[in-house]
Formats: sequence, structure tokens, C-alpha cells
Amino acid sequence: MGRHSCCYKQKLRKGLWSPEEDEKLIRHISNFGHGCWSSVPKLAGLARCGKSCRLRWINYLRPDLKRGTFSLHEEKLIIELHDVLGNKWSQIAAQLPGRTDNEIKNHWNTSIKKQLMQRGVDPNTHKPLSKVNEESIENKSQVSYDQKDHIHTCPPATHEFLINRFVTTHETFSYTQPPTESADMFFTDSDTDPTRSTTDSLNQSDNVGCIQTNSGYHPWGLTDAMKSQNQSHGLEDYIKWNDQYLPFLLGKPSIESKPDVNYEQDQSVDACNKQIQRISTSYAHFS
DNA sequence: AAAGATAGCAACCGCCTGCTT
DNA sequence: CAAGCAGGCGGTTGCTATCTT
Repeated sequence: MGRHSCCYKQKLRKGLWSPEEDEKLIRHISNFGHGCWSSVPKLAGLARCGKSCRLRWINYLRPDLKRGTFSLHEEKLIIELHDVLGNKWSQIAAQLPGRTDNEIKNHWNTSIKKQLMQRGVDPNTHKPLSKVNEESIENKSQVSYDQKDHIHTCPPATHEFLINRFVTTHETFSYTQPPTESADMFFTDSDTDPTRSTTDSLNQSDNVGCIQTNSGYHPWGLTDAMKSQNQSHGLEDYIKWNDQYLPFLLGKPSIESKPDVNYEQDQSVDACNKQIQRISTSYAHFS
């Protein structure tokens, strides 16, 4: 594909936007909307490419932008979402009203990353740095083995791994329905009230969540009763996700060579645990 | 006060995906 | 089905402001 066609045009301005250019763009979009971005520069009287206009509007001129420094809550949220989503800045930004993906990405790279490193946390894996170092040493020796056998890098997929990745213990697994379709994950209160806004929910509950699919809302995580039960046993009450594995859990394998797993429409917790057992069996050859 | 180093951020680049022709 | 186009995304660059020496 190469470069965007509009970028080939001659005499297009680049670099920082002048106040006059901003004004033209704001006036045009306020009056007519952006429509097709590639036509915006011409209609707005700007010597810029459509992509540049789009970026300027989304990252800087949009009226609903919050701007200013990130609050502690926002930073916490970014860290948690990054743990789940990785560098999916647009998805992370979608959970922070008034913030852009670019803004979050910049803040991550310039500030949050350093904070995490100072706290001894690896910003990529969100694990303690000491643990990451140990694993990297182990992985180095593993790489040669994998290369020898032409096995691409695959995570360990033992039952324990999957359980640990998705749920803390069997008892804590609290789907009311197994999800059946592609899903966008979001968090909500344990009452799983879909009318609550995501950010409101996140303010109140970090560890109990919900999967939203086309077929409805599927709570996951710990009920309050389970939380207190687990805490009395000294168990962690958070649930870790990995977007690479999420499609499997949802029956939507997205990476080649992964086993096709069908999920039954069974609403019992036992059935969910059986599904996990089945997944881990399917992965057994990787471990 | 000046020069160099560092941090923060706006914007660009290149790639990917989905839609249209 | 292939090619072209537009929109979107993540990674990166480079400019500017601030800090340090």
C-alpha cells in the first residue's frame, strides 16, 4: 500500500499547526463535520493532508478533550488496562473519556514507565523486575530448544497456567453464562449493571468484571462473598487477562495453529471449569 | 549567563484493515 | 479476485521547554 495517497500531493504543509490553521479546521468541522477526511483540507482551505487534519482534530482540537495532567486515578486505570490490553492505546483511551490514545501513549512512555521501573515493576509484563529477569534467563535457554524443534514461541499452557491466567481458583470462577461471541471486555460492578458507565464502575471496583458480548453481559470475577472467603484464606482476588488468550476463552481462536475449541451453552460453574480443563488439555502439547 | 542534557509532547511515518470499484 | 483508497493505529521522530552543570 505504501504511503497514503494524499501525502504525495505537493506543497502540503507539515509540522506544527498555526493558530490560523486550527481556526480554519475548527470552523469547518463545526459547520460541516469532517465527513471524508481527505476532502477536509480542500474544503477548509488548508494546505495539509487529510490525515494530518484528522490527527490534529482528534488529538488536539476536539472539544471534548480533557487536557491537563493525568490524575492518580487515571494513571492507575492506565496501568491496569495496559496490563490487560498491552499497547492497545486506542482501546485504553476508549476507557478514559477526554483522553486520546496519543496522549496516553506519550504519558506512558515518558512518565508511567519510569514510575513502574522505580517501583521494581516491569512495564511490559507488569511483573516484578526480579521475576522478569529470572524468566528471561530461563527463556534464553528455552529459545535454543524451540528453534531446534521449529516451535514458535508459545506460552506455557498448563492447567495451572490457564487457571492462574483467567481465574484465581476454581471457586472464584463466577460466570453466569459462558460467552459465545466475540467480546469487548470492560469492567463493571459485581451487580453487573450494564447501565453504569465504565469509568464509574472502575472507580468502584477493580477486580470484578464483566464480558460484554453480542448476547449480553457476562460477569466474571469474584462475588463479594467469594472475595471475603478468599481473603480469609489469604488468596489473591484479582483476575488476570491476556488479550492473546481471551479469544480462546470466548471460542474465537485468532492465531494460527491454535486448537479450535467449541463451548457449550452451559451456565454452571462446573461447566466453565470443564471448559478451562479442555482448553488446557488442548494446549498440553505446547507445554 | 551559557551550554549541554533531559523530559514532554505534537506530529509524522509506515503498516494494517476494511470497503469500494 | 485484485487494486485502490480512506481511516485508523502503534511506533518513532524531532522540536521546544525546562533543568542541570
